[in-house]
Amino acid sequence: MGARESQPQTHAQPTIVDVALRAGVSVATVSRALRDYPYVAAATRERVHRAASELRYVADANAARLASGRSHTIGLVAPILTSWYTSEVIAGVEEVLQVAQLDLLISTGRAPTSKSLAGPDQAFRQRVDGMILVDVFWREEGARELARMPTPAVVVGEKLAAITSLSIDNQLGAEMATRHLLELGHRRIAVVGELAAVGVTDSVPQQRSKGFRRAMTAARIRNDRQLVVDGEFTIEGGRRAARQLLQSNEPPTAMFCMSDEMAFGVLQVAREMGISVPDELSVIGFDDHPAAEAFGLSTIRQPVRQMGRLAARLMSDILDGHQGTARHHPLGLALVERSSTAPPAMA
Amino acid sequence: MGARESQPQTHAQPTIVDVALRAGVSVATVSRALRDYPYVAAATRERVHRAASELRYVADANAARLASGRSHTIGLVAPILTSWYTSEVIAGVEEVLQVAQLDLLISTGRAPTSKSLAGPDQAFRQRVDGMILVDVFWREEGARELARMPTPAVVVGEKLAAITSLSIDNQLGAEMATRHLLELGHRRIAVVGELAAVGVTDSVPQQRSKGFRRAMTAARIRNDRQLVVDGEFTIEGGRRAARQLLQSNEPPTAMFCMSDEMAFGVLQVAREMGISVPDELSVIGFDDHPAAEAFGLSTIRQPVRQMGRLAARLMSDILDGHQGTARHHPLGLALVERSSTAPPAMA
DNA sequence: GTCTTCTATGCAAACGCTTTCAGCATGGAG
DNA sequence: CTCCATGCTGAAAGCGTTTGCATAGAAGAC
Repeated sequence: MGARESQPQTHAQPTIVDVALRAGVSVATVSRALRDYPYVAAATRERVHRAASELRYVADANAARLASGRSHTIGLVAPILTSWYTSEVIAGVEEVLQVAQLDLLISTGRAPTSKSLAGPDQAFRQRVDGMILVDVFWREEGARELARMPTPAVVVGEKLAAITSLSIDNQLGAEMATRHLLELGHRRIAVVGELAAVGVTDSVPQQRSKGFRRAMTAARIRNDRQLVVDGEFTIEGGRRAARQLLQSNEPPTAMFCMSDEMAFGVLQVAREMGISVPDELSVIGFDDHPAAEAFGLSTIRQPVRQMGRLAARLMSDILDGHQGTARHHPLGLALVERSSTAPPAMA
Repeated sequence: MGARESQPQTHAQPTIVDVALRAGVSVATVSRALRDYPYVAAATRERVHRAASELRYVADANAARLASGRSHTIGLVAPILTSWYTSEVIAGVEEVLQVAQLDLLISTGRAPTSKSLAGPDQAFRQRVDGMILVDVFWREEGARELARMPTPAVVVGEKLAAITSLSIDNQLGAEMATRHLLELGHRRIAVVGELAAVGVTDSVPQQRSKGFRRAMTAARIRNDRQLVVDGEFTIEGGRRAARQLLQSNEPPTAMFCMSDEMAFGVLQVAREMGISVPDELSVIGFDDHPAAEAFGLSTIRQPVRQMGRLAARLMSDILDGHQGTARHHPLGLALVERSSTAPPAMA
C-alpha cells in the first residue's frame, strides 16, 4: 500500500527519482538540469528546478562522487591545527572554497612515518579532489613523489619546484628584521629560534637563521654562539630564552625572535625583570600575530590569510583544468615598526 | 591483452575485486574480513588481510558510505574558524577523532538564514554521521528542531535540554571575575562586552552580563550605564572601549572584559596612556587565552580544548549507540590571578 | 544414520548518482 | 520529398561497497 504516491511524509531524504517523478522526466534529465548542463530545454530545466526545491532535494554527495569520481571536496593537512598560523590559513582557504562551492576536509598530518614520507594516507586522498598541505616539510625529493600521485596538491610554506607551492621568503624576512635592528644602531643582537630545526636543510628556522647571519655578516659582526638560543617557537620557550639571555653577564641590547609568540614570552620576562623595552632592550618578532599590536611589538608581517586564499584559488584552478605547470608563488613581507624597537641605550 | 591478469601496474587504485581475486575469495568475504566481522574463518581472514596490504588496498570511503549509510566522518560547524576559541576546540576534537578513526569535515556556519535557522545545510549533513556545532546559537526552540533531524548533533557553548550539549557556566564565570575585583576593594568597575548581543536572551554576552550585575548587586553597587561599553569581542574593540572609559571624567578603577582579547586591547591603551596596571587600573579577562600569561592578565580560565575532546567523545558514543538521552554537560571554571589586578589606589 | 544447528562462504541486490548511447522530433538543405 | 544535422530526452550500464539471503559442509543431538 501507498507506493510513492503520497508525498514523502517520511523523514527519508528525497532521491533523484523522487524529483524525476515529480517533474515528469527521467533521472538523467534531472541530473543534467540540476547541474546546468547543456541540452536541456529551458522549460524542462525550470520544471526540474522547481520540483527539486519543493522537495528540498539535494544530491547525495557520496553517490555523486562514486559515479563521477569527483568529490567537490578539497583536503587540508597540517601538523597542528591550533596554531594561529594554521587557523588563519584555514580561514583564508574556507573563504574562497565557499564561493567555489567546494567542501573542506581537514586532517592533522598524522605521524609522517619515517619511511617513505607516506604523506596523507590513501584513505584521505580518496575522499578529496585535491589537497592543500600546510607546513608539512617536503623538500624537492618529497615534492616529486607528491607530484606523481593522482591527487593534485598545493604546498604552502615551502618553496618547491616540482609542485605548485607558495611561501614567503623567510631568509629575506629575517634579514629585514635584523637590518632594522642594525640600522637602529644595535650590534649585540640575539636570535631566538629553534635549535633542533636549524640544522635541517631549508627548514624555516634554518632559512631565517641564514637571513639573520647574512645581515650580521654584512654589518661585519662576528657570530656569537652565546647569542643564539632556543625558543621552540612557543611563548613558554620565548620566556626561557629571554631568561637565559638576560641573566647572562653580557646581555644583548636587541633580540630577533623568529616568531611573535616567542617574542611575547620575551616581552613578558623583560617586564617581570624590570627591563624596559625598548629603552634597555629592543625586540622584533616575525608574523604579525593578531596580538602583536597589543604588545606594541615590531615585527615582520606575513600575509597568512592571503596565503590561504591563494592556495585555495590555485587548487581551484587546478581542478578546473587551468592549471598551467607547477610553479612557486612568492608572497610579500613588510616591516611593521611599533614600540618594541629603538636605538640602544648609550653604552 | 592483459585483462586483470598482470598485476595492476596502472596507477588506478585497487578495488575490492582485486583483493578478492588475489585472496581467492568473494568480495563479500573480503568486505567482512577486512572489517573484522564474525563468520570468517581465521585462516581466510588472514589471507585477505595479506592480499589487501600487498595491494595497498583501502576501501573507497564514498562507495562504503553509499552502501552502508555510514561515512565515518563527523562534521564540525562554527561561525568563524580563525578564533583562538574555535581552533582550540577543533584541536581537541581532532585529538579524539583520530583515535576513534573518524574523519573531520569542517564548515563555517554559512549565513544562518534568518528564516527557520536552516542550520547546517543538507548537503553537509549528508556527508557526515554526526555534527558538532560550536558557538552557533540555537536556543531551546532551535535545539528541538535540531534534535528532530536524522543526523545526531552535539552543541558546544550553550546549555540545551533538547540536545546533547556542553558549556561552561558563563554567568558564574562573570560573577567570579567581578567578585575578584570587588574583593580587592574596587567599587567603580566597568564591563566591556558586546552591546548588540546583550539584549539577546541567553546569549553568552547576556549571561556574562547577568553574572556581573549579580555580583555588583550583591555588593550593593548601583548600575552605572556609563560603565558598560562595547568591545565587540575583538582586540580593536577593546582598545576603543578603553579609550572611551579612560578618557571619561570619572574613569573606573577596574574593568571586567568579557574576553581576553578585549582585555589585550585595554592593556595596550592603558600602557600607551601611561596608566599603570594594576596600580591605577585593574583588568580582568575571560578565557585564559594562550597569550594571557604573557600579558600578565588575570582571567577566568575555561577549558576549551577539553570541551573539544568531550564533544568528540560524546559524538563518538552516540554513534556507537551508547548514547543515553540528551543531556547537558557543564565544565568547570577557574580564576587565574596574575599581575593585572590589585587593590585600587587610595582614593 | 537422519535431522538439526552452526559456521563459513558466495550471489546478487541495493545504495543514489553520472554518463554513454541510442532514439525521436524538428527543421533546414538539397 | 528525402536526408542530415541539431536539440532534447530516456534507458541502462556502471561506480565500489555492504548486506540479506541462500547454500554447503561440519558438527551435534537423537
